[in-house]
Amino acid sequence: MSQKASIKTIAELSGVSVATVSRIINQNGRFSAETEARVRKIMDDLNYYPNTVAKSLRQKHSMVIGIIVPDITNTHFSRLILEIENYLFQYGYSILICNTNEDENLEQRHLDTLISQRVSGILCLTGRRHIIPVNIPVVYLDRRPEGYIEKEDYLVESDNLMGGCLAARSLIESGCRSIGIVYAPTVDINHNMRCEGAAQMITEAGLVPAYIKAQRVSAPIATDAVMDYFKNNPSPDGLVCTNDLLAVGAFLALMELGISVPGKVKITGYDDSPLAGVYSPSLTSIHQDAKAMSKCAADMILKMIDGLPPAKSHEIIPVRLISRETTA
Amino acid sequence: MSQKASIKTIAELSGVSVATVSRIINQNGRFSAETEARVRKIMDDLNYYPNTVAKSLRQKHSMVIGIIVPDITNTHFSRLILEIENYLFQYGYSILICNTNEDENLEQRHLDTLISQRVSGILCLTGRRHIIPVNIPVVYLDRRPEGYIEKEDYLVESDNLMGGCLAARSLIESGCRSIGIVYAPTVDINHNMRCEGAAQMITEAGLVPAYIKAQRVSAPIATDAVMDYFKNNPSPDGLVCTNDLLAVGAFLALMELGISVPGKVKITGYDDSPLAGVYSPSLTSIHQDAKAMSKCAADMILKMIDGLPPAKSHEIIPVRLISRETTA
DNA sequence: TTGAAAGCGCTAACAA
DNA sequence: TTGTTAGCGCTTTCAA
Repeated sequence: MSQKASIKTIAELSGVSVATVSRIINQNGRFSAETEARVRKIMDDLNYYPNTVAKSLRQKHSMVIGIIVPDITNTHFSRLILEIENYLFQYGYSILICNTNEDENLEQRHLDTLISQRVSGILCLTGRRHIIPVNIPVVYLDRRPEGYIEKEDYLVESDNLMGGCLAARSLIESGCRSIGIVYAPTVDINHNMRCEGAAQMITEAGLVPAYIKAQRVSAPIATDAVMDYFKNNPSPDGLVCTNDLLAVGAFLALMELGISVPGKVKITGYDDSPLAGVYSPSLTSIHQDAKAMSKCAADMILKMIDGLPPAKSHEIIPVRLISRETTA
Repeated sequence: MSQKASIKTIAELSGVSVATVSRIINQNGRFSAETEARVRKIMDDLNYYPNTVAKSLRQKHSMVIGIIVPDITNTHFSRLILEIENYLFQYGYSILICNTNEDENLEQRHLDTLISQRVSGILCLTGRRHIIPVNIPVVYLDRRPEGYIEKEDYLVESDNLMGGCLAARSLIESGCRSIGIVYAPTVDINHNMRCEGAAQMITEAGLVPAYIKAQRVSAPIATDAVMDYFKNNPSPDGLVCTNDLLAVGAFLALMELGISVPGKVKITGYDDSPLAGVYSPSLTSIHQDAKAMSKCAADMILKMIDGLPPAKSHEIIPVRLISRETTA
């Protein structure tokens, strides 16, 4: 570690007390312009960097926010994190990243580390609820945690129900009369909501949804599932898929079967992932407002850190449909 | 903040000195089994979490590694970061993420923050070289920084030259005799290396590379550039693209022009991004070994933190070609 | 095997 | 406007 100069060094060299140097660093007033100039000069000369660790210890909070996330490699999460990081940096906060790989054990160890680090707050995107034995604010983001308690827990989520509705509605409006929902079992409960939203909308239109289940969230596995379904059932003319990967898998199946998209069958995806816009055909998808979600969660935790109650403990951020070729 | 119990509380309640508690926490020996049992019980009862901040202050390093990265949303970077985080967590290190959005100014501010936080080490993936006025180890990863000094700076990079070669060679081997290189100006110097590698290989084969320049790294813009090129020049029969996005853009252009891929023209991308495997046609691409790169960089910085010189100051990680439909 | 005590670099009363 | 000083929670010598 390194960094010879401390506030004491600076104080001695500039002939003032450490208190004065501290006041200057933090712009707390009660020092003269001349003193400031002299002290600043010394700080520059010595390449002085205030020691945040000492400051944190003294002030009892660290200006660090911990983010617990399943997998930063998933663009949905990295988009959220990017926005949070950018936004919180303006307030002087840094971001500690913890990937859990959906592993409960690892998640707990990460959590313990965050507590030991005395982070100012924790943002949890894993869908797991945590009982923190100390007074660190926690905000859940994106995934509503299992065992979530309304009013007591703090949660920002995307309107997955609405997303499912929008997707199904777009199919119905473009004339589909027989709609399948392509989904896969996953710890991500949001997929369920999307299914539910779609099913609601389909039912409201007087139609009956078909369920096409892939064993995992994976394109090739979705391909198999859809292929299988189309071979053994009357063909749907529209498919709502609970994310873009499944949608691509479905498309690949139809291509294999020689069924034209969007001619015979229309498809919607979810997430508006990077591939949606460049796929061929381009993918109609539900776009989640990562920026709004992030800002909302960040503001919430900022409030809580300041000891104030957030305006609302539960926010649901709207989504929108991006129409592209697969539903043209 | 929060956490009532300190080492002192524990000491008092268990009737030993803080020194003993500290020794127990850190398993430094010099305490009896009975004492340990008693102390541990109290720690459990009080939900005691050792304060890492105080420890860092005292020991003068923080068990935190800062990562400076252009944009975590880019899968290439998030893959690296995921691996680094997983790997370093085993050694007790946490990861502080700083996104620069390729903004030099923001990068500098992030750097200052990291220094103030007294991070144990810095991993820099932005391609910018930093003079750190304090003794914090820096390892450059992925992008060789501008002004890089061999032997003096520490660098782990991917073999982009080799990647360019492999891509071009695969085209040549599948019979292409007229190869275009699709590229775009970017701060990412790796793109240049890929071009160079491809050009070398093409030249060695006695052919002459054509250069097709997109104004930015973007699929639609690449589409325009390629469309334009094909309209005004004799058609190449192979395209090496410096990343997958450009490759997809190129493909879209050819489709528009009614030129079959891989029938008339074969295409290679770079990065083996998530879309490569699921695109239709699937994209032949160069796969970078994120895991090896990350491990190598992490080991390097771990060594440096321990005050030891890494085995080598410069590592170049091999890449491999993933053959898919666009070169079938 | 244990304890006393100094000190890491900083902030914030309190006093001047 | 400035200085003195007591800690924040921990590790680590040194002594017992």
